[in-house]
Amino acid sequence: MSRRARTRAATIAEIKQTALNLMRQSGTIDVRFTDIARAMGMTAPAMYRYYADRDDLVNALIADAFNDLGEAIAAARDTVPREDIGGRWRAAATAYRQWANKEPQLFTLILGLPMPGYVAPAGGLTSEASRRALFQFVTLFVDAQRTGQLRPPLLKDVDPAVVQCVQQKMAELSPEKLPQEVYQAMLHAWCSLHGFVALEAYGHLHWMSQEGRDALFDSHIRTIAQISGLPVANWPDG
Amino acid sequence: MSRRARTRAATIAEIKQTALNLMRQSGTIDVRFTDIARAMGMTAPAMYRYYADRDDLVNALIADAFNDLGEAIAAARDTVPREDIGGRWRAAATAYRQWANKEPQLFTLILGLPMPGYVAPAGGLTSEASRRALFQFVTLFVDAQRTGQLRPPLLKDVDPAVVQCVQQKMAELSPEKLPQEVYQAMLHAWCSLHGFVALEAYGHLHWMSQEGRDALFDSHIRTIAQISGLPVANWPDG
DNA sequence: TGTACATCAGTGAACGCGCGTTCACTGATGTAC
DNA sequence: TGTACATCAGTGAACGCGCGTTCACTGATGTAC
Repeated sequence: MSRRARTRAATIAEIKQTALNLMRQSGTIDVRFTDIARAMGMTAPAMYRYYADRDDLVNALIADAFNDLGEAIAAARDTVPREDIGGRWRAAATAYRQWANKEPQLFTLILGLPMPGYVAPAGGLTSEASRRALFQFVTLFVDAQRTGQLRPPLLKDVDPAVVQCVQQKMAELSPEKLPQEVYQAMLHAWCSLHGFVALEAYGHLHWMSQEGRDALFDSHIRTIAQISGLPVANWPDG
Repeated sequence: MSRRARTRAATIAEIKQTALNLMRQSGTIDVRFTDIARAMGMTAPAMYRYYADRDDLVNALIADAFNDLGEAIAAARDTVPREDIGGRWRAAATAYRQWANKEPQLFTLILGLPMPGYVAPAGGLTSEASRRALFQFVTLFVDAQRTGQLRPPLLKDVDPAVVQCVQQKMAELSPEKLPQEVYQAMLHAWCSLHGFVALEAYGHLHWMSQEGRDALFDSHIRTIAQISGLPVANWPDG
């Protein structure tokens, strides 16, 4: 990697980092070339050496956010031994929650109302990143299945349409096969988790104390584990 | 009500309606005085006869949105007879879902990342409206309790901090008392429901077919009812 | 019922501002021979 | 190693645009007597 390429990569990193900082401190999802440039001690036109467009930068931020979230989940999950599926679920869910609380703007950027100008780039970069991020949870269920720790989920009405959709999506990532109900249970789990996390990250649960929210989260993910068939045996009592 | 007051009220209604239409067709949460005025065949300064500020209008829209959502939930719920608690839950949850799908911008306005400039007005108008909206679900549980249809929820770890927070919030709206676990179960129910609804409204479940999403929703709210102690007996099999 | 006055809705011009983006340019960094 | 050229980062000036908001005003609608 040439020297020029290195400084160029560093500048790109700095631009993105500056953009994130501005988002955080403004509390918005908007990001202005002129503000970024000013914060970096540069002029706005210089941005065009690195991004074709303002949208181009936003797309890059979105792709990065998905990668970051995915890595955060995977890293947290993998600090818990492979046998302790319940602990891995807990760790992954907590990472999801913490990431959203730390980066509510990014969270809304990738999992909120999509920006009007935004279209997933042709190469599928973003959708690829998003899949890797969210299907970190899937490997949990696959592991549980593999180690024989997956109980049948508490579902009475498994719908073939749902199963087929998820199965197809999953096939693109892993050849693993799971029992029918599990495909649906994973979606219930993600939706339920996401609801708590989104509401909290946007401050809509802040009429509760921090302790209350922590306890609620603990109970929430425990309940989710129960109904979706994940083991909750060696769970620390909160 | 004088003639002037009537036309004034009509204009205010038209402004808000126009603002909503612009949001819908732009897909954004932004709303510009100049666009509203243009769409109404007026000039921008005329807006200042009705709203002190652009923020003033946004606040009005937020308050209206909460009222609208609350009314939609209550109306749907009350089309089902009082005895059929499970059916009432289903109707209310479906109303929540449909409202979000029809008005994703409004949904994000009231339950997404709060706008930076926004502060709940001093009179507490918005928070009052938001309470009325979301606590439409609470009355479900109160009714279930009153008619003896409320089973104990599937919760093993009820946290006093959570219970106290919710109990206090509820006391402001109704003097009714519920079993400890129920307070917590209501939050689980809302969070889980919200997760599905938000993800779908923002298009993040659109890799599934409409039928798949419908089936998943049905199963989702049924599962929620099960774990939170609401009866699911006479439930139409989806 | 008519008249004099007050209130209100809406206009048009203007101000100040900041944005995205283009363009011709300078100076530094890399490359070929 | 040095020289000639190409590439690239960044600047400063400028364009066009649209926004929120203010202000003095006109004309219509309501009110008091």
